[in-house]
Amino acid sequence: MTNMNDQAIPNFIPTGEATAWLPVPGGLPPIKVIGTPTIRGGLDAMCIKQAINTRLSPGVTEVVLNPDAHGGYGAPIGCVMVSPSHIYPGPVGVDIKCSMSLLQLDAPADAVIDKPTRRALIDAILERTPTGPGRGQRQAKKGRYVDATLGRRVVTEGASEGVLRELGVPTEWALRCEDSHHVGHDETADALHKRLELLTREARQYQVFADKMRQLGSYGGGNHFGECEVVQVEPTQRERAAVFGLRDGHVAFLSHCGSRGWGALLADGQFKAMQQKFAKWGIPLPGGDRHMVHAPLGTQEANDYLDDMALGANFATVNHMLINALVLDAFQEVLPGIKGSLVYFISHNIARREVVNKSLAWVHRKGATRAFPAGHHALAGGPFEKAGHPILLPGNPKDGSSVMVAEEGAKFSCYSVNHGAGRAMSRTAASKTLNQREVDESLLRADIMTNCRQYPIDEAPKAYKDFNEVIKSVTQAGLASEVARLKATFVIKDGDKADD
DNA sequence: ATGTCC
Repeated sequence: MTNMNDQAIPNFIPTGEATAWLPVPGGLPPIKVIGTPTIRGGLDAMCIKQAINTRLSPGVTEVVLNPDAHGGYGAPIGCVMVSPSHIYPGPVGVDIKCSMSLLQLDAPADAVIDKPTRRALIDAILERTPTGPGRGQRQAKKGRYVDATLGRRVVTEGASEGVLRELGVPTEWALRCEDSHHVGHDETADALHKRLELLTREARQYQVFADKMRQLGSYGGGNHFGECEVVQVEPTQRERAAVFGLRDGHVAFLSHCGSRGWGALLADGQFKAMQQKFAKWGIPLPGGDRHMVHAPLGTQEANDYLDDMALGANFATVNHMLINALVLDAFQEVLPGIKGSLVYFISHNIARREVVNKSLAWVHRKGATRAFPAGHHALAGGPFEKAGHPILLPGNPKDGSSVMVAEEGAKFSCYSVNHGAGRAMSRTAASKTLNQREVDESLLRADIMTNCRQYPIDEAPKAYKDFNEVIKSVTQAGLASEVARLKATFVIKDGDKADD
């Protein structure tokens, strides 16, 4: 941890109610900061230091710091980094294509209000979707088996019609994905087949791959979760809510998960490979930070990273699609006849090639969400062309989570918003400061049930920033508007397993 | 984030 006292207070230059510049040395354009004065004042020293280092790194043309930003590895979590010439693994994040999904169910809130029903749903979901590091189909009594043969298709095709059919996932859900599939560096799936072939050439490596594939349809640990919600549509946003398929006063299910062990393996492999090259060639690391390795586009190193990122992203996409199918299956077991439809699936840890200031660049979003408003060229021909696409932001079980939609002002932040509340305390600080009983009792008082006998203390609502202040920042900055608030009725988290 | 360090 960086000592707060040895850092200069950052000299933000306010440009609006919730926007500011953060100047950087060397005459480069400043970092764009989204956040009310309260949010800006709460940004930790490591976050500021990493944001400046990111801005000063080779080939970087823009950095946006979102209100949920905090220190991470290399680049802050909660930042956007744009480069037309380079690709950076650090500013994508370790959990490649960590994402949010929202499943709308056609039952009114009353259907899941009584405790026995909620408990039955928690059990039914856990029988199908295990949680935690290393967990996968071996722990699922009613999961779906994914072998290495299907796994190959999952990571090279993503949520293709064939893969979704094979897994029993409604094929129309692919239209509700930010990117239903990812291709390799040369825009083909063939590049991914070749890369996977190389990565799994040895028997031992192939076994590791097969093992990771068995995690498909499972939640991770840490901040990953599944949460049953009641939808509260903003009265002024009924039209957009209808386009999204949101139903006021009805039950929905919000999920946060990523590419699991497979994505971590790929990201880790890329860090190591690039770090070795930097050492071998004596290239200086930006700010001496080994998580800020990078490669110029067109090089073998950049191509390999882009292929690995796509292989990880495809797993993450199908993982979420399968989780939603399994969750729907669980709901149907407990509440026969209930129907569900995917509202949206959107990532907050990925690099995408997008038009920024009229030219193509790689937009790295690390704990940041794409935010294309109505009429954005990339939405043409899709279901969200005229409304803008849904933005899914997890807050906390007590204050709720949010469905937002981008406004024209999002151009300022390279068409991006935050990815949630953002941590206010480190995990260790949370464990030291917060009281376990208080955390559990506050959830109980709010009538929020969980699968954990003890809620993971480092995931307590108080370990996160004030979600309402974060949403206020986004709204006041003119980036997006809230369409609906989601209020938790039960939460599934990794921790304190009764079956261990 | 990750069976959590080479």
